[in-house]
Amino acid sequence: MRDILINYITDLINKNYSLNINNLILEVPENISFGDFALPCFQFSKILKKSPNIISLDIKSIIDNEKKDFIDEVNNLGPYLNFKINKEFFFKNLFEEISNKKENYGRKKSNGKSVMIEFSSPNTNKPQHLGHIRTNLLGDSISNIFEANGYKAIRVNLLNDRGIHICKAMVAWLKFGNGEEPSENLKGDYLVGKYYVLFEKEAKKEKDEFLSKHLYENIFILDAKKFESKKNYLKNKAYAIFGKNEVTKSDCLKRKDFKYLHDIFNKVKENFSEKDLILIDLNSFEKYEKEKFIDEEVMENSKILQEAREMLAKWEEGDKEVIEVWKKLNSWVIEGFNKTYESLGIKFDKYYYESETYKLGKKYVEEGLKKGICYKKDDGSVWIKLPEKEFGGDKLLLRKDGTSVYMTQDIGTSFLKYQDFKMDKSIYVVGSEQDYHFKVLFKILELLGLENAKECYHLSYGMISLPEGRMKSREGKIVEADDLIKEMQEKAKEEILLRGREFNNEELENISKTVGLGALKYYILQFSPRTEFIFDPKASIDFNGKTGPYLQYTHARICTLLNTLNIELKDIDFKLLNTESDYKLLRLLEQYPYIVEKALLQYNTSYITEYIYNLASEFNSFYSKNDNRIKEMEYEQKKAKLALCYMVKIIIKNSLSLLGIQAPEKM
RNA sequence: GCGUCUGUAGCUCAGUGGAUAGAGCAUCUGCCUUCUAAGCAGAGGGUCACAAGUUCGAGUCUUGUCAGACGCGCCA
Repeated sequence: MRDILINYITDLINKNYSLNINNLILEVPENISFGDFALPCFQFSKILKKSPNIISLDIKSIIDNEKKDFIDEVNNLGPYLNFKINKEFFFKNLFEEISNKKENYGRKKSNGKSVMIEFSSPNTNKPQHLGHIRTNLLGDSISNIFEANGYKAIRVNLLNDRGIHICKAMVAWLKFGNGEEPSENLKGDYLVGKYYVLFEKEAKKEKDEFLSKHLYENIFILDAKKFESKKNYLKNKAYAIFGKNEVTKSDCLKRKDFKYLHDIFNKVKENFSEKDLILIDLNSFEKYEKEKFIDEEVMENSKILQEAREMLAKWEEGDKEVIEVWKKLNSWVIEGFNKTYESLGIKFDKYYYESETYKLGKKYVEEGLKKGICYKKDDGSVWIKLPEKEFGGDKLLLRKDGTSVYMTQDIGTSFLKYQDFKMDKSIYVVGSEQDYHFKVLFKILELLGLENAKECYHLSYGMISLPEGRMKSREGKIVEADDLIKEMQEKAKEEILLRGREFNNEELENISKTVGLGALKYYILQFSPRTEFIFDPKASIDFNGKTGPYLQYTHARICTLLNTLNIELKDIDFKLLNTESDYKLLRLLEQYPYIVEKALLQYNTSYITEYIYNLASEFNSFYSKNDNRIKEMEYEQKKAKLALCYMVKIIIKNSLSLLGIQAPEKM
């Protein structure tokens, strides 16, 4: 309908004003009494050099002269020209399209383009948590939205199965595990996670011991001012070491080099008794810098951490025993992950494993060297040249021993992915803490000549925190994905039983799962990706109001209605749809394809969640009106109303499917 | 210190330079003998952090201030 009107107005304007407009803006007025569509005339005022109010009047008079029969009324209201469409035509047009296309309504034909969406990408040392749920759901939903817009979507998961994190779990499992294996009650990812936590506990113990022996309050590295004020106190301590060479915070930061701090630290150590040691100016150092420094000190002195480091080295050397344990634990975790994905209803087209890709990328760096994009420092390390202002300077790509860093491996993986699929676009669904990493990565890919580098996009999402603050896996302040899914589904079952409807056991199980999952998915996807939201367990599990179950319930209601009355929707008299709530629904239904488009342009699922809620809400209002008791209507009237219900049903189902939510027929 | 992002109702969040800034929750008032009450109808609740600027028009764009989150490592 909208297209018909846009074409009509465009032709009219181009003809009468001798223009060549092809991107006409047509809006839907907020106030329904204004009409079905609005033409904001601001868009022409610059070209025509007239005020929008006058243009609006001009166009109105032109249209009045040769008005099409599908337009009932054209009214100008200030700068807006409002159109009232012939409702019978409008309804008929829409019903034909929806009932022909059904589940394909709102889906575009293939555009021959493909897009890769990488999401989830967990570390294989612990079960997935709420943060993973967000990337899982977001990645899957964005894939669906791409598909609806005519793309071929390739869902990819890059498993971080290599590194110190998994070695930590391996050390603890070997030390304390007694060969424990996953069981019915303990999924593989939970089991490995258990040992990872055990490792952290052990490391914490060693850290505390170390810290208790070393008084970290007595040594200061100060900026000049503070140094002056504490001089007396420090006279017999650090001061002696620093002597005239005062070391300041900015010195250290400039070098971005904790090694430098450690060197000083060691110097202090050599010259003073153990008791007096220690670095730290509690005020002038940022908290994280302090922690990082202490962590490194602890690392040097912690047995169990050393063991993990040694294990990583052995893994890299290909030590048979280590590899075997690694394979075993990894396979357990991945098996556990697959169950999580299954319960979320998510599938991947391709898994990449970091253990297989972490060495890639070197050859692209070599090419960069040849092209002069990269350069080698005296110590043998390789760097890429990047503008200081925009990227904060050059970036290391190969260590002096020739090994890859995170960036290098991501470069390699990006090229590999392109070789495998030759996709037009590539989306990375990764948390916003990696904004800088991806900004740099995409620039490097461009410099190194990856074909689709300009079509790479980091879909950055905000961190989820709990009402009591940020989630911390080390402190057990965490919401596990499996637990949350299960909890939602149990709650759904309770709610169903509460209502006393008649379901057999199988139905009960299926519907609980569908509704619980629907609640979770809708809850997470209603936020814009960027938003860092606070996860409130109480609100998330509420099934009333703007929630997944409300939408599913609306769908089930319509299904019951259609099934109970069971009338063939043929030869419908659309003149009979003439109430305000009929029109309101019509307007919403018409918008659906444009919403799907908008969601893609902004990579934002909240346009979809917002839209379905509005549609369902409008329908429930329609449904509850006393004069709208469809059952009691005359046959023709009933048929027309059911046709409207049918359209709503299809669109609720289609739009929910974009979010990965199923629409049950009963609940 | 430098960089990125965020600041909208009591809480949690939507909001494409455009018409009177919205929703859910919470609070209060009504509505089930009826096609599913997981529902509907209604009320109250706002200095869109603050200040200036851009223009026909700013919650939306620019700059500054304040507050918060994240990032800035030869970790991934």
